[in-house]
Amino acid sequence: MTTVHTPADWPVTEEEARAVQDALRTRVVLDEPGPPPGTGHVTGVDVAYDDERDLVAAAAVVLDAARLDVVAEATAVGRISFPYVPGLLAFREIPTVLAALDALPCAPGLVVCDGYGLAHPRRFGLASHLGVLTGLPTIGVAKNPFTFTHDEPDTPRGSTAPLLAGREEVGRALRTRDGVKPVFVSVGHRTGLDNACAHTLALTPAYRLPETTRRADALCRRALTEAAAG
DNA sequence: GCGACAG
DNA sequence: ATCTTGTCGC
Repeated sequence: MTTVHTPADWPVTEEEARAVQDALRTRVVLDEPGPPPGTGHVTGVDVAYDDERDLVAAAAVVLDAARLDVVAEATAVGRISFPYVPGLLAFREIPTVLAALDALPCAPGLVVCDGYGLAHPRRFGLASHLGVLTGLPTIGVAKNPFTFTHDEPDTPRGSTAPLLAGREEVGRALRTRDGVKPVFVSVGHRTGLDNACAHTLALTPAYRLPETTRRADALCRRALTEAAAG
């Protein structure tokens, strides 16, 4: 497990953070299909917080995309770098997530984030931000529709409905289990929406949330508990 | 102006 | 995100 320190030039105010998003958003690549599902590595990242102790723990878990078993994992802990502000989640999560990714012994392949990419007030959510900073293909799989609207997808797993910001499709509501609340998929960086949904389905053979997310969630919670204790 | 709002 | 046990159901 590695320890991180927030960069000296990290934004302090919401205005500064929004300015960073506006500067980096031009670097998002949307015209690549991304890696094909079921091949190579797929990596889940997630973060857990202890606001009382000013602690944050991140985990990165690399899965074999075909077998969905764990190939490698890494964690990082640090101090909280930004408060939670809707639309600015990346500034709270990214320093620690980057450290966890850096600590991996192998290439991550596609990175699956807990949250949004393109589906964002300025079209630059966590997954897009992480993609631009690392150059890696990324997607976002969120548990809630945020500020966006959507029709109910049909009952069977695999059904989708556009996730809309007004009339613009910024992602997709994707049902990963028959009759269960959908997840909300959006493109991060260097990956197409169809492919992002295909990956999400490949990662959900048994549960609503991707195996990547489930593994990373369990690991970062464990890391946070250990950091708070020792 | 007020409320809602990824994690 | 986080506070939190059991419980109903496939």
